[in-house]
Amino acid sequence: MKNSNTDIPSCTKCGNTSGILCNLSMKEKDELSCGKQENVFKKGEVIFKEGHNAYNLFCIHKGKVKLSKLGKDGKEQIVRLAKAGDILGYRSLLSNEPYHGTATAMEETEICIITKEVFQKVNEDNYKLSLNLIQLLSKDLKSAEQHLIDVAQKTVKERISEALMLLIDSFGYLEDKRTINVALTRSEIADLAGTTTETTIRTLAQLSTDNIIKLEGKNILVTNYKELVKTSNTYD
Amino acid sequence: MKNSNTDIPSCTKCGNTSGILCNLSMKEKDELSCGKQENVFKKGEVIFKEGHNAYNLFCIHKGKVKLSKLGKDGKEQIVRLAKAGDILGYRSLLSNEPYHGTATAMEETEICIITKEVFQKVNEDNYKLSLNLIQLLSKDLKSAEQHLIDVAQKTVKERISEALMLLIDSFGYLEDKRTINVALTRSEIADLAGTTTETTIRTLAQLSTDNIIKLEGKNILVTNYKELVKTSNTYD
DNA sequence: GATAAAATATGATTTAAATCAATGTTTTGT
DNA sequence: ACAAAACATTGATTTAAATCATATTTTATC
Repeated sequence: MKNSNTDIPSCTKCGNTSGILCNLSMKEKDELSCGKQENVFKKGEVIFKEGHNAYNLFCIHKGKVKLSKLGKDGKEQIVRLAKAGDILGYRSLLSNEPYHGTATAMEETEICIITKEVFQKVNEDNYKLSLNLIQLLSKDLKSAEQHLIDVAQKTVKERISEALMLLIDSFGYLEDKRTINVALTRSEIADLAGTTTETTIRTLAQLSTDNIIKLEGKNILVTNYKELVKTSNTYD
Repeated sequence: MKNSNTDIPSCTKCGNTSGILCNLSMKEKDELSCGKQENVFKKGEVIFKEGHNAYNLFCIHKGKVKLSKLGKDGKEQIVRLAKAGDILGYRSLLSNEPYHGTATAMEETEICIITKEVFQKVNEDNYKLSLNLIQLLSKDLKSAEQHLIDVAQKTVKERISEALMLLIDSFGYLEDKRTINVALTRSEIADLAGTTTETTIRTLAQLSTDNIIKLEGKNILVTNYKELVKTSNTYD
């Protein structure tokens, strides 16, 4: 983690538009900015760790982050993906609990670190923000429950297809509109879909044979999105 | 559903102490009570249905409720259990979304039905309540994520053991301190653990052979809780 | 209290996916 | 540029749990 002069601007001048903090007033953004730290995490670096005490709110300015939890004999399960504008750690801050998962940078990622006190202050004074947080949690809970059912009931092929859809949903495509804009290892895709590396490789190969995707190293090109959705057996 | 004169009291006189609404001031409880409906649901009756528009908050006065979602080819997955004092449907109300799951009475259950408007009003005026809701959601999300990892990584025996622990945690024991205070069918236990009825039956039989539980019809007696925890492979 | 319906139980078989094993291919750091 | 490490691939084998099939017991209903 590099804690140096980055070119991350103050919250009032942040270019991100999609995050939950983006709707705050200038005054509130100013409050948040006050004393915030800006840090750059390299690919693979851990931002915070499951079980550790929570003192900060993390707001992604640029980059990609995975949130994972450890399961049986250390097997990792990716529970959420986050991108620019998304905030991390707020659950633990508001509930006074240790971090629920481990956040790891998936590529060079710029993050603003806001103290618990500042965040709580802003939250207390803004019912709208609380409501947005509730809605965010609600959304996360919904997708966690969906994910749960998927893992419990779907086949690996369906789950891998859905994992790819989640990646597209979270990070979109490159300029060519077909290459998924994130490079995961096969093992990470496995951690997302809740299966093993070998099975993931075989299943991706199968999806490739079915002409649904095209594999170019770590890049995955989606050549038939409609069929991918069908294969994932998703209806909503 | 019987919508008749029940003996459910006004919120100000509600005897429950564990729920999120119990900490409200008398004035707020009075507001909630205003215009609330009291209903009795018989065992098996549906309180609200997944996908339907959400107009009400449900507060359990007495009884037991399961929340489930439908998965592939109609297989049910129980995502949460609720008891006296617990509220249902608040997520959908606050996010303006359809109900995320289906709530079904597991036994004769008395429920207070509060309108969206009344609930929102009380919520808006009370930061403490918002915070409590956030913490509740946070807790639910945490357990959903844990459940997800369990289903993805644990064996059926571990999951069934954990399901029993969840039942104990949610509903406790009968007076004898060993009989789990809820009667589920084997198929419902399967829906909770994410497996099939046959496998559940076999696994329960095995736990019985291991002298961890004792089966008496639908009643399940826990004779060795420590070993049950061990078998569930849970560490928190 | 008879009869249907639902729930429980048990055995046999199949199957999807994990595991084990070995090898080839990229990345990464020095 | 090179070695070491990390990652990807493919094949063979095992296994946990689902599925299928059928019988028995319990529970509800007329």
